[in-house]
Amino acid sequence: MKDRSDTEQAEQGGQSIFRLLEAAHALEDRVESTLASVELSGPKFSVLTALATAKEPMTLGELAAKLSCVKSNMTQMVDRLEADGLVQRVADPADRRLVRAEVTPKGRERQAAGAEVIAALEAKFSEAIEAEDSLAVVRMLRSVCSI
Amino acid sequence: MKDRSDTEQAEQGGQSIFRLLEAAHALEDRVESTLASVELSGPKFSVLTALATAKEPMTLGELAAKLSCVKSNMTQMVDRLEADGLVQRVADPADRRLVRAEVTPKGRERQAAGAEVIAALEAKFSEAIEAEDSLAVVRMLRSVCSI
DNA sequence: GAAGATTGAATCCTCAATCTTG
DNA sequence: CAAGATTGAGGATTCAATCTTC
Repeated sequence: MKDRSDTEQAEQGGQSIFRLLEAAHALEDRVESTLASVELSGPKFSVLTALATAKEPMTLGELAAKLSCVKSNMTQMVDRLEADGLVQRVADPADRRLVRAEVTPKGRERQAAGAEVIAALEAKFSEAIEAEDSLAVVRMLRSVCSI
Repeated sequence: MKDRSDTEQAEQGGQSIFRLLEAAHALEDRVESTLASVELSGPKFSVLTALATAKEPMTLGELAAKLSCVKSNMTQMVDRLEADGLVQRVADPADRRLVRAEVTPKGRERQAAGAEVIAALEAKFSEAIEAEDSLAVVRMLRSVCSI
């Protein structure tokens, strides 16, 4: 009948926003630990996936835009990926301001391994949640963006 | 009929996990910017709230446990809160290993201001989302924890 | 000057190692 | 030796300032 203690209710105010955020963090942790099994972090997997599915090496600015982060973040992210040997910076001959990131063969393998474990998690996830509940979440997402 | 482009579908795989995480991040950003109006960050507000609702100054270890993070995180968090003048470290006379954090009057005011703007956001949020959708999210949270 | 990338400093977080006190 | 806190190092992120190239 009561899953959360009375003290918890009193202290956190039972606010749905924070409950939601807490749930999301739990899911995120799950994704992180899943990817850790193939020596990847969530953000690194995202970058690798963007790069692996793009036909041409992408500009750091394009990557930042695609992943909704600031450019300086991508500079450092690519530094780390390059240190891992998963990505390589290539200069653009046409416009020397541009720096493109190219997936290395090792990076491509790593991304594929990540995609595999994530697909498995996704399958378990879809199985566990009710179909209608999934739709509810999509509706909520829209609400959040509009308030 | 299509909200997300075909390229997006292809590249991100339309995975519900990532859609969910994306939604959560949007909500989190909203919380952050709301708290920023009273010069607070999400994590700082959480610590201040824990401290303000506790009767006695809490140990850093207790705080870390309550907020589900590692102890070293709390050491640094309290460093920053102390620098802001919102919290003060107090020594425990009984056990000298313990360091307790005490909310200052300024910290208490700040927390109250944060609680106010968050309550307003919470109200808008509850209004915007369908009641059933909220329940769906809670069910999903349980699922996530069990997979 | 404006666009692209980088650097430096800050927050928030983790882990492993260390100090201090019990 | 246990327990509590801290320190040091690093990942991921932001912002403001800077450098290079157009």
